[in-house]
Amino acid sequence: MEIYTIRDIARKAGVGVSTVSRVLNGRPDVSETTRKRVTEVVEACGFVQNRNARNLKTTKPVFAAIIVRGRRNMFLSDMAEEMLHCAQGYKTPFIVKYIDEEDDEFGAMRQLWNEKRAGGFILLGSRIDERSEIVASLGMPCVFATVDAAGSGIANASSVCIDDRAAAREVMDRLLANGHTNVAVFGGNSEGNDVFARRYQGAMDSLRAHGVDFNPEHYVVTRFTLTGAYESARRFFEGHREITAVLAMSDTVAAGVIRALWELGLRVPQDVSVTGYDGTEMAKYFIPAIDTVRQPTKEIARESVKLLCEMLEGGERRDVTVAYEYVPGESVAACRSCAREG
Amino acid sequence: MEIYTIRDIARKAGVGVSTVSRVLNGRPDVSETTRKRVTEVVEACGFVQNRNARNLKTTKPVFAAIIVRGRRNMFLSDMAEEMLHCAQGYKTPFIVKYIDEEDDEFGAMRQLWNEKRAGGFILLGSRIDERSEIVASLGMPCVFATVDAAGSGIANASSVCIDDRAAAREVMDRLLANGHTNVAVFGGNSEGNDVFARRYQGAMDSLRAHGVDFNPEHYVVTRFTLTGAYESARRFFEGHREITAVLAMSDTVAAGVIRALWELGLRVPQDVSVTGYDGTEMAKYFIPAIDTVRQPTKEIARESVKLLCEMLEGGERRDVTVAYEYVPGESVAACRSCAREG
DNA sequence: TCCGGTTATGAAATCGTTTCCAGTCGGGTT
DNA sequence: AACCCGACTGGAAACGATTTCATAACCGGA
Repeated sequence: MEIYTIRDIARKAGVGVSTVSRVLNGRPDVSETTRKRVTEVVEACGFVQNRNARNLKTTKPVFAAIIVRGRRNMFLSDMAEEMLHCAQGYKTPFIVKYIDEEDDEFGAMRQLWNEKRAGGFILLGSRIDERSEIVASLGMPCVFATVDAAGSGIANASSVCIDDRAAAREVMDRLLANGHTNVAVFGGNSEGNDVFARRYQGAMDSLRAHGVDFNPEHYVVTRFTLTGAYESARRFFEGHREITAVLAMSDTVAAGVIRALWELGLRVPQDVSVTGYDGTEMAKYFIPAIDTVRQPTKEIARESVKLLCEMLEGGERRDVTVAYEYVPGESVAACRSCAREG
Repeated sequence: MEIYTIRDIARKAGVGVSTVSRVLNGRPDVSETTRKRVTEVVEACGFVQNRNARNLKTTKPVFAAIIVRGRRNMFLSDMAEEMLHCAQGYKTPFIVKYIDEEDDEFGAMRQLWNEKRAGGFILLGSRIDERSEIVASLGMPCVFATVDAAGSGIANASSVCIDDRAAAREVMDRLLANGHTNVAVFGGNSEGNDVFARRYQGAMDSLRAHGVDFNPEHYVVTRFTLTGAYESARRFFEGHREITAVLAMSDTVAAGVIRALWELGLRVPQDVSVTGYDGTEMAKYFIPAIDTVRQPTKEIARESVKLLCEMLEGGERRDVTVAYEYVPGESVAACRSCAREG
């Protein structure tokens, strides 16, 4: 395949390069005849601009980037999609940047800044830990979505999230109300992950309020994939048949756990109750449908975009809490064995 | 945040720009002391290269791109991951480019070519239709993964896939062997999509061979999401209670269908049998586990990469067929009502 | 006829890198 | 002492676009 530059096009069309550039960018100050001639040549050659050169030269005024950590996470990529949609209502252009789970958002932010002059960021799938001070040092407006930045002390970061602690507490309350006192919690490593930590605390709040003890051994750290959850659950339940309910920190994990229980001959919800988290499609269509906490995607997206645009115009940081919703499914039932006992 | 260029770094370190460049790119011909001094300044400033400028200048020799159409499709993104892994064994560097379902791969290919000199492509989630002649016109080595390019006449395109027609036929054979004669097929729009068309033909082959009629009304076109499949199924089964088995063209679709049936009071597999396609995690962990056709991800990935590298070195186009595998699940059982009849 | 004011156009500078090329500086050979 | 060679280094020319600025052409009005 031939490789054309704007100069080739200019030569073929018998005009100057600047004219071609003007045509390509839809500038008004080109005569109709010239425009047509250039357009024809461009089409004929299948010419496309070299983005590298373009971006190098055009230091765009300011725009915002949504950084999604983990492209396989449906919950996050749906959210990003929604944000893009909301962003249409603002004059600031938004773009989405997917990065891998392993690599860090700060490099990506820096990159986006000096390649394209990104002036603000929405962080999805991020967490707040010691490394977050980098966000502060960058000094650019940021919004943490689904993460609470209220106590972080980062001056340039807003956040929007549900009250994870209260949500987890409500979930546990419901399990307790169903008579479950032997509950296992399946989550991620909560050290250095404020989100998991908050949910854990919520669950503990509930247990404490009801005077129920929690054996730390019943907190299971798992990968957030079906296979990971399944394997963790198989291993865990080998030696923990006393458990009658599982609070999982994502719908995917809940699904994996349910399958594992099923294979062990334990029915959900008859023998064991299981709850999920996030409110994904998966929870709705799994059999049994999974009781879950819906994080209002649309609202979080809308608020995140709004908050970032506010800050870009000089507004102060703010933390917004949106309402979560407990979505009943078919995976929680009264505890039989407990009833017998009691 | 300050914005640094390589020139700033050079000035601060008291060296020339070319030296900084050499350090940044790990060239050997820099004295250790200089290297250290430059590195220090770079770290201190948090300097990152401007990729635009870099790519603009460095016309890399040749490398290959994997174009994935649809970033939400787990099956495809897993495959891409696997390809990247296989590619490490070759000297050609590979990169992955995700594009949206709506937009076309040809623009992306052109873009990648003249921005980065991509010399070859693997197309994932593509299909072969009239627009594919663009692939031919580009004239660069391409590999269609999970799509058969054998009869396409595109001189520069190899392909690797399972025998979709035979696979679909086997699935239908198994359903028939279980006594199901009233089968519905849930798939995508097969006009202009060779993959769906091939699977459809396979299913028809089987029916024909067994002398079973197929009512074209029983081919249901659906979106390939849980919600889409669920809704299609709800709608379809309102008026089609005679159906005792569903052949779905993806695991996701199968899951949505199973849920819909369940809500209509039809048990899988007792009342209706359902089969999926692809062999994803989902199929394995759904309840009931879904009978499916496993497309050997690793092998397809490995062959695709191999084929592309072959072509890059001047080899001829080839079409490779890899073995599929029918993975039994828990979603197919003998047809009760049919048994009663027969 | 001359002039101010559009309108359309091209030449040239610029963006931040890489890389070629030429040059400096020691130190070992003749 | 003259020479060469190797290891380092810096200057400057690209890369392919955009954008500023200057110029040419044209038009209507005085």
